[in-house]
Amino acid sequence: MARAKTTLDPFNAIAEPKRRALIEALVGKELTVTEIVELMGWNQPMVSKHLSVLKQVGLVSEKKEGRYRVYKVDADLLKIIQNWVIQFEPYWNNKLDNLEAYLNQIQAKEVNDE
Amino acid sequence: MARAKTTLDPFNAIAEPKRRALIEALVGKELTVTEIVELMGWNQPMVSKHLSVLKQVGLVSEKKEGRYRVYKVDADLLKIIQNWVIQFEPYWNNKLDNLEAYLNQIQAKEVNDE
DNA sequence: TTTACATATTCCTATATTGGTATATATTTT
DNA sequence: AAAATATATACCAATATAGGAATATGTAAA
Repeated sequence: MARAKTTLDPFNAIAEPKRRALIEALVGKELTVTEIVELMGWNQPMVSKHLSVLKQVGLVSEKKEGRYRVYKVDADLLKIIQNWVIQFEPYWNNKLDNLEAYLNQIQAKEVNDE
Repeated sequence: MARAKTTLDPFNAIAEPKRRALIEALVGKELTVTEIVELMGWNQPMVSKHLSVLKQVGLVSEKKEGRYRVYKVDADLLKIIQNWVIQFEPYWNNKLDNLEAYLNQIQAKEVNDE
């Protein structure tokens, strides 16, 4: 046997950097696909496909408006992630208090990669 | 171009259900590979390989002890996930307060899948 | 110094996944 | 009705997986 299908749960949905970027860009707003295309600088099918994954998972929802589709983030599902991660809080050492530096590093790398 | 390498960041490391299970099983403990094999009921290379990914990411560390390798969880990196997710907390609606039910469902499904 | 044990690694296969291009499907405007 | 616009989908290529089996490597015990 081989890999199992993955993307259709919240953990995998946010594992993709572009999908995280989409969520960041879209949260608290309502944007059409074209607006997202312009904002992100990605091609249209790429945007539609990632949105489709996010929609299937439930992290995003869509509203038809004429020939437009207006997308928005449904952030609630992120509670599932939060819920999983937070159970390990008792085990966090404060050793990694250069976390700030680490995070910046990560972010810099992600920006370069795309 | 095609896919980019994924597993080597915390988001992708925990996207794999087996790796989440490993972290859950191993947190706050120190276990050898064989103990993990018995505990999880997976074959030994599978355990070693998933541990290897977690180790490369930094979510797990290992200590040689004779012919054994003792593994433990380094939970700090999970702060990165927490840090990302928590920025969306202001957007959580309490609409999804059947989250408990949802979570149980997810968990039941995961157990079945493996 | 063999033999047994613990673990990692290599090799292979099947499949999922991202990305790109071209095309189909609405819907609106002219 | 035709053209234009907005979006989704189908198709294709490249590659990264996860999983399994066999093997290599390292260490201890006999």
